Amino acid sequence: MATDPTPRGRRPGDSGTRDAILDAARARFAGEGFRAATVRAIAGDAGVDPALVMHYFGTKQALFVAAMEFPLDPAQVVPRLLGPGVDGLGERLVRFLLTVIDDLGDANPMLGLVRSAVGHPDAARMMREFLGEAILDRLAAAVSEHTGADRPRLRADLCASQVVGVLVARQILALPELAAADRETLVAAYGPTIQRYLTGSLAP
Amino acid sequence: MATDPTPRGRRPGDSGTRDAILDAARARFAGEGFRAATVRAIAGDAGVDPALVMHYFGTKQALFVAAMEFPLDPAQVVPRLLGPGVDGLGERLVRFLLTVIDDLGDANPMLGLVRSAVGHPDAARMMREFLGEAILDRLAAAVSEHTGADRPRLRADLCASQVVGVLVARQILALPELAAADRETLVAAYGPTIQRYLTGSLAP
DNA sequence: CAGCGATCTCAACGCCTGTTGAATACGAGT
DNA sequence: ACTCGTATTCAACAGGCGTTGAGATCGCTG
Repeated sequence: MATDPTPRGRRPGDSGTRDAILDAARARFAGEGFRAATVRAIAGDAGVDPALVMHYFGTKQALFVAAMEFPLDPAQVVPRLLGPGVDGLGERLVRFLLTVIDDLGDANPMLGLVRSAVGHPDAARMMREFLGEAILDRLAAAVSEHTGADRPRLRADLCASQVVGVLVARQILALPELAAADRETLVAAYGPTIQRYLTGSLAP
Repeated sequence: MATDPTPRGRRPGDSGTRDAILDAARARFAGEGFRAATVRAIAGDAGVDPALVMHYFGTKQALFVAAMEFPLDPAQVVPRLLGPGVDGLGERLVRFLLTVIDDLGDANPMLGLVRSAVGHPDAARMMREFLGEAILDRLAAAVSEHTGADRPRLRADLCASQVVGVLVARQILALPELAAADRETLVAAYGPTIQRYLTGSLAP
């Protein structure tokens, strides 16, 4: 009747352990950021020894990079949002973002990146480069081609600042009326802001 | 010729040690957030033994609270911004914020709070409560009194989301064109956004 | 000048961290 | 059936953390 200490070797069958670790890592990084999320906690969530995490990913850093891989390809998303033209682009972008936030829930890589970037320079650089090359430059180029607006990259940066602000104020700080507002209310509030940043006049 | 190990007891004269510790703490918390900023590093910056920090403040938490005390009284700032009336309020608010950011530099409690709120629920609650009671409720009440606009607190939350976004995107992520833009460019870009959030129409 | 309280350092504690190396168990290929 | 690579755990490491208690030195008050 001895409670057997979990046996040492391999498990029978196809255990999706690697994916379990990745899921747990995504959730922990998104919920606590790089520093506060411990390898031990992630391993615990995945029902696994910490050493197994290192066996699969080598270091905590590498696990972070693997877990934060973005589930959507910006090279497809940006053109799709711009498909119907530049009219209503702001609202489409905001609605898309809010939908993605709701769908991803706990394991949102955007949250993981923001939470980690703050207080971890490497993650900040990682996020700045990903945001910049994959999204903002693309968005800037596309919009400037459609409208010939001036300072396209500044416009994209302005959008990013509002998007990051929504993420932090709503998902992390949980400002009450912002967290409670339903999606279309926020689309109506933020849509015109983004639209103006992208295509409106920035002079006083 | 023995290099004397720093003597143990009290130093002669009026050593502003307590303030040195507070300054170092502000800078470290603002630069790295609560978790990553260590008591040992703060003590090192202040040229002091870590135990002295505990002697003055008891715990790291208490040191954080003491260091993040806001150097400006919102009860004075909000009325001053609203003094000239509600016209141009957005631009005044943005200009004021950017000036404060520049003035505070390294030791900005706002940065410390944001960096800590992310990844430390206690700090998030602290910031939500301070922001809410001291600033947003006040701002909401004042604007709604001037204009009778609907949903005043949601409007204030929208402003907060853009302000936090500027802080994160510009000061932490350092998005290139945003970090490089001069103050009046940003006033022209963000001013109308804040103005609309506060006094404009939020319906589509 | 005696004593007291404030200021300051030292050395150590217990804990948690990422990471490592060895040991074991299984599945697949020959 | 043997072997090899992969999956998995265990036990331990070195280092960093916040915090503690004891001791040393100074300034102020009587």
